[in-house]
Amino acid sequence: MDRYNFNTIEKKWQNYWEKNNFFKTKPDKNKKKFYCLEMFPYPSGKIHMGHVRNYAIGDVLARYKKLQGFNVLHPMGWDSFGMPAENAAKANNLDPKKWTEENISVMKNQLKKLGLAIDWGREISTCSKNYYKHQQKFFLELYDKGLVYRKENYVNWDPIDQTVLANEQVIDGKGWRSGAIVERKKLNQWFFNITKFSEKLLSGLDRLEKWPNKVKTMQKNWIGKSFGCEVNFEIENCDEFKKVKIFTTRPDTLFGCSFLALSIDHPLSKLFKSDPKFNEFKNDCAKTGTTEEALAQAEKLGFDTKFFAKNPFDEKIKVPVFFANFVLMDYGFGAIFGCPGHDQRDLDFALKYKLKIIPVVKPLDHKGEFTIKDTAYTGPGIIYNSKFLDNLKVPEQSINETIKIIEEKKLGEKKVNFRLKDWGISRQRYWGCPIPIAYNKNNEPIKVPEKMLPISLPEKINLNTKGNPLDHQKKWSEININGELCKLETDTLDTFVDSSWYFLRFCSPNNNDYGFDIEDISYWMPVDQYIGGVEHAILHLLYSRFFMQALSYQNDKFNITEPFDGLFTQGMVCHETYKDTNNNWLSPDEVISDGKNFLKKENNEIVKVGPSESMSKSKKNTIDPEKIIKNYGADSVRLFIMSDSPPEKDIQWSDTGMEGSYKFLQKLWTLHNTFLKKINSDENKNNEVDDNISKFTNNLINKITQNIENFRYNVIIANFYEMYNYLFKELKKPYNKSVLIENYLKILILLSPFIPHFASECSEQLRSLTKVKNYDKWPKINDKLLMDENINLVVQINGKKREVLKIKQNIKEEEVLEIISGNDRIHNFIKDKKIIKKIFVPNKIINLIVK
RNA sequence: GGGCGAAUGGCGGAACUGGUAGACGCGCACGACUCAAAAUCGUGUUUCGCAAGAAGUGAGAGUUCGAUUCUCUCUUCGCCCA
Repeated sequence: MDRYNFNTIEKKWQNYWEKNNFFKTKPDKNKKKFYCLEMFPYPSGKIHMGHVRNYAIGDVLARYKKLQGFNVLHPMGWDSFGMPAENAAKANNLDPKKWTEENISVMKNQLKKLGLAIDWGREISTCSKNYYKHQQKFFLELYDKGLVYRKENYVNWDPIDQTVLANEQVIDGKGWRSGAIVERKKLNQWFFNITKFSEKLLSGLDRLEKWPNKVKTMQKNWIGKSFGCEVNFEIENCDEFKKVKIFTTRPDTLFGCSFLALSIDHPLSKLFKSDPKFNEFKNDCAKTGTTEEALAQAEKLGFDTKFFAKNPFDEKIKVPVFFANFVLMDYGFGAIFGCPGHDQRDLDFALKYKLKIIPVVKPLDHKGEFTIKDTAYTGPGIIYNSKFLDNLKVPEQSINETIKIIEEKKLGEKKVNFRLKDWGISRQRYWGCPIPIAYNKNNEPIKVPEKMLPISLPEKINLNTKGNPLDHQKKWSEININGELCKLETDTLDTFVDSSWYFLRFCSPNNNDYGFDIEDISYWMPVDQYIGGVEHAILHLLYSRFFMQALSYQNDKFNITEPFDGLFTQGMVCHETYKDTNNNWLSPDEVISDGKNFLKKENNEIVKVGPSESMSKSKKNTIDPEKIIKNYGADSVRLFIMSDSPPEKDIQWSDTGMEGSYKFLQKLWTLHNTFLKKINSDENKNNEVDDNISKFTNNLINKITQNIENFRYNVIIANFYEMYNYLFKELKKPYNKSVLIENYLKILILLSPFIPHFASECSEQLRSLTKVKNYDKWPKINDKLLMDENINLVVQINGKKREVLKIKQNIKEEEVLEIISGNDRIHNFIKDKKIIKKIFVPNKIINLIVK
């Protein structure tokens, strides 16, 4: 008996699927559709284990749904714009397009070796004109709807590289490449008006029943709806600005107010335009980053305006007005009131500028005087020191009651505020989708007419420029619109825009006129199951939801508001980290174990073993999928990556585990050959044991169906091991031939979503031997066979298990008691004792309480 | 600091709505085959105990005939936000 040769068999089936267009899909109104989508990869060079896990999980589902008779759409494409290409091209003097296309071809080959059930006919790439020309149309469509605008906003500016940095590229306040201290700089940027849909994006989450709660909470927090109110403060000694409007979520602490803090961009700042000290202060503020975290950690800085504001509740109380670095124009009205007693940030500020600290909330059980020293009190309690607000309970009464009073006195009104900010989509980068906007002589933005689209990226240009390479493409940027010479926008679109609608494009990849065909998407959309890493929980998944809102806005024909009906977030693939004595990272290939320690292969030096972390190139703790596929085959990798951990949790890469999966496949092969032999030799008589295997198979179908539906793939692999253990023994008994064949075919179908090449091969061999017709339906469960006549009934004495009775189903309590009375073991526990109580759960348990 | 989640043998992990804790795998031990090793196969493997039995799902309480599962408090870890 030969060993299972994965090399030839996997190649054979991959060719077969490709030649027969096995996974090609068309809309078919007579069939129920299932749209299965995994996040498309960035073509960085080679696939990594994270991809293997992601696509293996999706592939199981796609194949399973296909077997269940669904019309399955399972496409693949490339998120191919983005900085890595530009950086790699810069470093090695290459063309980003060529670099990207080569990577795509390598990775496509690698993905094909995994044997994924993908309709490659729908392949898309976001950096191709074919894709981004539609994106430019969408941009203009959104522009016409008033959902795109341009404004000055703060960015992280790297003064050496002359470029904008994303928040993630700012490490400890410095640029990740240049090491320069990052500045806060105002730049004209394009924005999508995502905040227009804040409420809809928030309430829509409630209807996403097949999304993990974790992701929904994260989005909820990100959108950050807060109830509060706006309050008007009168300024005493300022003629130009008599009133300042502030937003607060804690109006109940208004009597604790000891200052107002304004953003440096507040309209009032105009009064200080030519004040050198104010401009100096502004420069200091620019050194703080733009993230909320950076602002929270930065030292609190203030600039005294010498103005005084009157407390709206009591005009006799006057507080100083400051500009402060921790107030942003984006939040509320760019102005807040400071209550040092009950907000740590305000307290830090007050201590620095020696402002009053007036506590107005004290804990309920607090007796005597309540003082605040260096920690603000933010807990529940009761209002005091606050005249007519005194004795209100914090927070359940105080906030709402105070808002009522404020509204009655016409000092302000209740207001809902969102934390979500508009989406800045401008990137000062070459390798992205050009924005279809040009500027005329007066520097006014003008839409590029649709018939002039696409605005193509210039190719083979010099990338080693300061700032955005497109700024240096004079010829390219000149465009004649309606007889007027204009200059193209040189910023490109954030790559998150590319991935916000790609799932629509998969439905109509070849439509030349528009990004999608409304008939196609009304059949295929929404995506029934989306699978990806949890790291996109907010950005990508929120932006995609926004895009659907934006497209359906003012458009009755487009009525998809949620792109992803079901969402599954898979865990990461982890591996131990290794360092040599000089603290250099070592890859697993450079390290060998002697059983106790890990040694460097080169020189047998002892290696420091670090914790297991998500695989990353920088820590060198990666395993190359290509090598693994070469050594063990695709089915084995798929098996392993699904066996060791639940898909939503992180998985530890383990060489022994990988080997184990490979060995299991070999065992299954042996079992397969035993089957064939048995089918050749056994008689066709009916046997008493025939029912055994049918019951077993039926039970297995039941378990695996339920486990697939719930993504418990690791348990399914365990079910397969159990199946092996059972069949290995069972096959030693005589069986009716046709019963064996019938059951084995079903089992092979169960295996096929997980190890498709292996199962297809076995199935083909079995069919050619038995002349059974093609069998490609997910097997149905026979309820009659599901229940066993005999069940285990647990006997407990005082809640402790004492005996397990193997008895017939549905036996009544009296009969069970009779059986028990004859059981010596149980008798030992109840003799000399009285039975006080009996709990009987049919077919499960009987519990006797004795004294 | 806030939110969410997790904690089960040497390890990864099972246990449907409260009803046999430790499925399945890895590792380990012993045995078979072998001159030997690898591979393969068999047996065992929560802890204590010769056994009967007892204890046991991060710690402590509670509800219950019965809790890995429900409630409260705490500890540790992870993720997200600050």
